[in-house]
Amino acid sequence: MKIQIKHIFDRQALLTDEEWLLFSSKLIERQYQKGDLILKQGAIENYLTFIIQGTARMFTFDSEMNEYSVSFSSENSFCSSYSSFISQTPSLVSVEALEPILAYQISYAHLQELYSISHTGERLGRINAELYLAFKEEREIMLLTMSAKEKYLNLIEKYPKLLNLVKLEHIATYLGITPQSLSRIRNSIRNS
Amino acid sequence: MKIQIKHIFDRQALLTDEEWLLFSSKLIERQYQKGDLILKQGAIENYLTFIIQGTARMFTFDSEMNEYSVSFSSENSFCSSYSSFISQTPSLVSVEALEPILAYQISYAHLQELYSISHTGERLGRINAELYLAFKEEREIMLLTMSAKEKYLNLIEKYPKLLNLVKLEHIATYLGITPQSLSRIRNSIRNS
DNA sequence: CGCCGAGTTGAACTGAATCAAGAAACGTGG
DNA sequence: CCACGTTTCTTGATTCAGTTCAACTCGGCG
Repeated sequence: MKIQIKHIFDRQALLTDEEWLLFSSKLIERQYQKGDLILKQGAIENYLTFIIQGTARMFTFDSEMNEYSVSFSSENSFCSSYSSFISQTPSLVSVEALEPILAYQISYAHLQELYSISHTGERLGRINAELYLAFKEEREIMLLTMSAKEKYLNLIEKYPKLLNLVKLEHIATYLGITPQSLSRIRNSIRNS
Repeated sequence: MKIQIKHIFDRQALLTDEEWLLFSSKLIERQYQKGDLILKQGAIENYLTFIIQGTARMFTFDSEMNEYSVSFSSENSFCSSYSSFISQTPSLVSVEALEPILAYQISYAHLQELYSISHTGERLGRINAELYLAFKEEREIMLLTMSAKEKYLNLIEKYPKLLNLVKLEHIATYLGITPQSLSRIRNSIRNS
């Protein structure tokens, strides 16, 4: 199963066999059940978690304890609180399993070790941070400039599969609106 | 002046003299006047720009051509469209000089060269991408979960100096609200 | 069947936008 | 150093997108 991770990396930068063995020897297999809390807001993220199968959701709360979805992860992507992990400070988000999850994790210390030893490992770290950053920048502009309807249309255009993965309630709070508003928006799209 | 950049890097990872010379030999000095457009939305960002002195603003537009501020940069920070630079795709934002700017730039090709040659260079790239990412993640949560007033209070608490650097109009659109709303919010804070 | 969670719909409310007009602050030239 | 125009900020009245609260529908499942 670890080979799945190697396939992803191979497209970004080629680790030597030695480097890969070092890295993969540090990977810990982990399973989560639906509803499991993978990381609790306020805790420090000690693992980078790569999902082989299943779906996870990151979420947080506003000052009145309303819940907001921050991001979703499924097969072949990471589901850690990246900013907590890299800065080793308390996480702003919680992470939960929406379905049973099979994943591999590497600890902060082990990853730093890889970064120190391997130029290519460092490069993979850089590339993945950059990719995630570009994604966040796009989301920032969406949140900043779009109306509720525009945000929804933009989302289903870019990530049509998301609708099958998560509840509408989660889609709504991911867009920063209430489930009721999303329902009305979907209704208005049907009648047009 | 380039030494200012070295001081920043030195806190993150130590380049050898050789590596630093290679890097610094690629730096181009640039000056901009107040109002200059440093990068136009839709263009591909070919330079990573480090500001020695002055202030820049990134901005974009919604579907009705209302302008929104995306970020601000001043001394000792970067003012490029990072996501356009790293992916070499059209920028979602424009960048303008709010004051006269003195800066150093390195081109995409030269930076990739440094990344290839130098493990430490690669590390600096990773660390800076990570720092920027953590910043964007915080902003994402602010935009997602806070009311106009909360966003403003949060901003002036975290970046009190920003009020002296940029116009209130820019603060407002950075928070995703109108200048009129910001004015009312500031008024309501005064009377409380 | 009957319950339960997810989604929808309705009516009233509200935070922020819009449109429009003033007041301050700012800079430039006489 | 003041007068004038321009830009920035504020204030008021109105409108509107999206929230809130509450009730209802639908589909799955014990």
